[in-house]
Amino acid sequence: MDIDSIDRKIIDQLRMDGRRSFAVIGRNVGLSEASVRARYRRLSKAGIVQVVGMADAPKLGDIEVHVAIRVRGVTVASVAKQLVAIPEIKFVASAVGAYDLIVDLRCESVVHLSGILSERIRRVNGVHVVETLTVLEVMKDTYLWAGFREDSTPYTQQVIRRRTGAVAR
Amino acid sequence: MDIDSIDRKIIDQLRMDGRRSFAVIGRNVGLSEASVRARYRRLSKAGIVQVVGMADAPKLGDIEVHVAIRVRGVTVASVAKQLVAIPEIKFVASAVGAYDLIVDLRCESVVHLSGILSERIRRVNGVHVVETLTVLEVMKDTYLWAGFREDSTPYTQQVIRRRTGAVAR
DNA sequence: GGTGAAAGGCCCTAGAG
DNA sequence: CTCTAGGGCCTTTCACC
Repeated sequence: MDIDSIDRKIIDQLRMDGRRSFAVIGRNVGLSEASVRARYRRLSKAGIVQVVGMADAPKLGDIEVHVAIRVRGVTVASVAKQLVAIPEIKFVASAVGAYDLIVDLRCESVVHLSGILSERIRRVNGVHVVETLTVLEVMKDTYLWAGFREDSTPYTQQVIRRRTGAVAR
Repeated sequence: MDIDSIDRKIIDQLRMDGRRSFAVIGRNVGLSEASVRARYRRLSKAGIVQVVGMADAPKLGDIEVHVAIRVRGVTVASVAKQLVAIPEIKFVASAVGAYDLIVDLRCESVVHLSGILSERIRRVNGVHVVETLTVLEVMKDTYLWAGFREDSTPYTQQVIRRRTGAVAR
């Protein structure tokens, strides 16, 4: 699937603010609202972007754990497939490095966490080493920064535009 | 800051679909649209939720790296403070486990990645051990699942409501 | 904290280039 | 893939509880 520079601009806008309207995004990237929506649908269906609400687990009283797993004897994909099915696991990716799989999970309590680790993850055939890091405090969790590309149209501009009714371009 | 069960329901709705309208969320949680918006603003300003577009790095041709860092000689907070300032780093959290800090970063190329690792992260005073995992393929990255709470009003219901014009409740 | 009303903007589909 | 047009829904702000 091809992703052009306009697609990337749309993604950047959504990284900065997932609720920004397609009309505003269209103005910022120089496309009509309908086209932005069509592109978003395409990107969304392809699994390239998704707009989600992200919650700070510790602030909510939840427990977030980042797990690194080393696989032995079976394929990484077969282990991943079983982990994906566990609802508390929100992120699964294969990796190169000291471990083969990166898994993030979120749950209600240490009891719940313990159960998932010992009764679900460690029991998956092929899971050899499990390294667990429990999140204490999130210092930064942001997609606000658009990458190496410039944010030529900051959010404030959107607000000004609305207040004054002025229309650029 | 207090977070009640309605706040959690609102967060759950946004986890499932970050672009869901406040009007629909209000219907689903049994509150007026204005109230949902007010609660969202409060949660958002407190840094408890943020709605963002998430992009699949490998599919975009970007490189995503998950890093675990062990700190020695200085406080974890002082190291975190310096890492937070690096724009390519999108996630920083303190942790308990074999490492003290969890850092996720995203960049354009291996050259770019290498520069950040060797010239920025490793040069931070107190950074002792750096364990790097490069994401190959994302198998799951979802906040679709609302947690241990039930999703009593699936997205399809929203669609049906719109198509038929019927209004529940 | 919560609601409801009015004005304006946005969302979404359809149809055509 | 892009745009325009339109009806309906949503957002925003306000005054008020």
